[in-house]
Amino acid sequence: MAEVSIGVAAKLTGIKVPTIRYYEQIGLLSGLKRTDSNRRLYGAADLDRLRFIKHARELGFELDAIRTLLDLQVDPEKPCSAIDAIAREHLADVDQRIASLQGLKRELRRMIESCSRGRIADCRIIEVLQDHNQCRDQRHLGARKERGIR
Amino acid sequence: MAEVSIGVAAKLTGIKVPTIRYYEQIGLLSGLKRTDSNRRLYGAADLDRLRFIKHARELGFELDAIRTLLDLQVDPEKPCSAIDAIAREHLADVDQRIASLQGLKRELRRMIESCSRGRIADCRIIEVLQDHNQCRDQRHLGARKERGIR
DNA sequence: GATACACCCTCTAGCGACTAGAGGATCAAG
DNA sequence: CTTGATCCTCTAGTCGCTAGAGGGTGTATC
Repeated sequence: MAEVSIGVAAKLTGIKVPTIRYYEQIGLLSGLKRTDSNRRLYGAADLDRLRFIKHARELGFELDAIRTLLDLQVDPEKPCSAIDAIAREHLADVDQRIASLQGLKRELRRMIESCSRGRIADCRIIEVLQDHNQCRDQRHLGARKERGIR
Repeated sequence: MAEVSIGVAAKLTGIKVPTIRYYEQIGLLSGLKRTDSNRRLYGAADLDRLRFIKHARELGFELDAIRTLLDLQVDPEKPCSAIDAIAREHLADVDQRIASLQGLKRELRRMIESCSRGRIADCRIIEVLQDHNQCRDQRHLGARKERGIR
């Protein structure tokens, strides 16, 4: 049996059924077969593609980058510099995010540690949140958007 | 002049005009005055509230948590343990995210470093993405959702 | 008084990467 | 022949905004 249903594909790849359908909808999968009763069929190549997507998502690549990575693979004779560039860019992004989260963490810890657990009126956490000037490390302004990593 | 327009409020707080309107829409601001011609007016207390929201967002608190923090402040005589708990929970969350991003970073670096920059057919980056078993650190499976931090 | 232009209003839709649910068809087992 | 699992499509919701349409208002200048 070369081809499997979407439910089996989900079990084999670890991607949820609706997510697989979503990937198809946005064009990450194409040319899928269907049964006579219109059910999707996944062959070995489709499963490989799904596993590739899943692993890249786990490593934090955005679907758009993954789409590019998949497209680049159609011609294996070309140099892989474009792939390298995407990965490096992503690494730089991850680095940035770690740095800004660490800034945040320092500030949060300082804030929590200075709280004497009394009345809200005296709460240092509220005070700090009210007044940015109480932050020793003003850099947390530079915190950046994070998303898409499960 | 005790009250200012939304544009001035935006300049004073550093929050964009549509974002301020959005905060009002989701109920973070209430009881705002309006001019005869229906324009919003922001008093000192409103500006303070906006600054509180902004700073909490910069520190990565979600709007829902901020709503709770704002609600808790209406009774300053109560103990601040609930506030403390929200902050600690958030800190734990930030910690988790840092850890999983660091796992990702290790894996990405290893992947990039092993690429010999030849043909796509030989690209180690693609290979690693195709096969999770090539990851030394299997923990990147535990990567978690990140979002909402500018 | 007309005009220009900045600012304001409401309402709707879009982003990314899914997730949830309605309402219905089909399949395999008992 | 019925039950229950699985499948289909379609729509809408999540979060925290952002962008745009289409219009009203406020102020300064001519």
